[in-house]
Amino acid sequence: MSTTLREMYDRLLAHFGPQDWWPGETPFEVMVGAVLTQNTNWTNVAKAIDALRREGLLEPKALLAVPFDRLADLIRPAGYFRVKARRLINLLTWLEAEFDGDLDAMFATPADDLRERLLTVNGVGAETCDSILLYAGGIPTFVVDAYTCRVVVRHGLLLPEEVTYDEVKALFEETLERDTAIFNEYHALLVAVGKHYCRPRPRCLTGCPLEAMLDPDAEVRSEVSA
DNA sequence: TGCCAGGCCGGGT
DNA sequence: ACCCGGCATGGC
Repeated sequence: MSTTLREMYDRLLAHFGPQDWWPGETPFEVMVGAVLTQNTNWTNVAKAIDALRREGLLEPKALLAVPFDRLADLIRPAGYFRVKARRLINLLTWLEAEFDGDLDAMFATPADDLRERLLTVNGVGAETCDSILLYAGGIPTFVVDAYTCRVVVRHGLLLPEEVTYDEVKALFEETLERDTAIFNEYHALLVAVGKHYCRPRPRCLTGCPLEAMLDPDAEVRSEVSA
């Protein structure tokens, strides 16, 4: 079973090819995207980021200077726009206070310490935090999302009752080599397979590269939980 | 048309 | 310690 995650990775990579994540030209843009994409389709997020780019606001001090109402309006297409405007301001205020708005200084902080401190920001939960660390900072920490949990349960790697963020994260981090490139690609591949074959309702398996690895019992159990 | 999307928080048990 | 409602737009 310890080889299962590696086999899944190989199959996914062979089927989908490299995903080339995360879309974003700078670490700051990636960090902003991490907040905007919370429970939201990326195509909507891209519209919001484009609007910020047009206004020249994709750098910390410039974005922090934008009033709440205007920021909310600019990111409207990303949905939850008032919530996300507040969360972005929380994050930027923290970045300014702790690191003078300097992302390089932020990522120079030891990873465990940085993760803990990022999680204190209201609006930055575990997945958003890890996405920032991995995709903006190149720090080898595994990102878990709803797709990851579904895949893990449907393959019988964890029981539904133990599928918490930290449990799933630990499974990957303790099984795989701690490597930024692998963690980056693996999360992206899980999203790819999830979008096509592991959505909540359609449950289409035809052509799924992981179909042969499915645990039938887990398939039933996952209907109850995830 | 309803369902879904790369979550997270706050308040109530 | 869980459980649940709220948050909101756009695509299929």
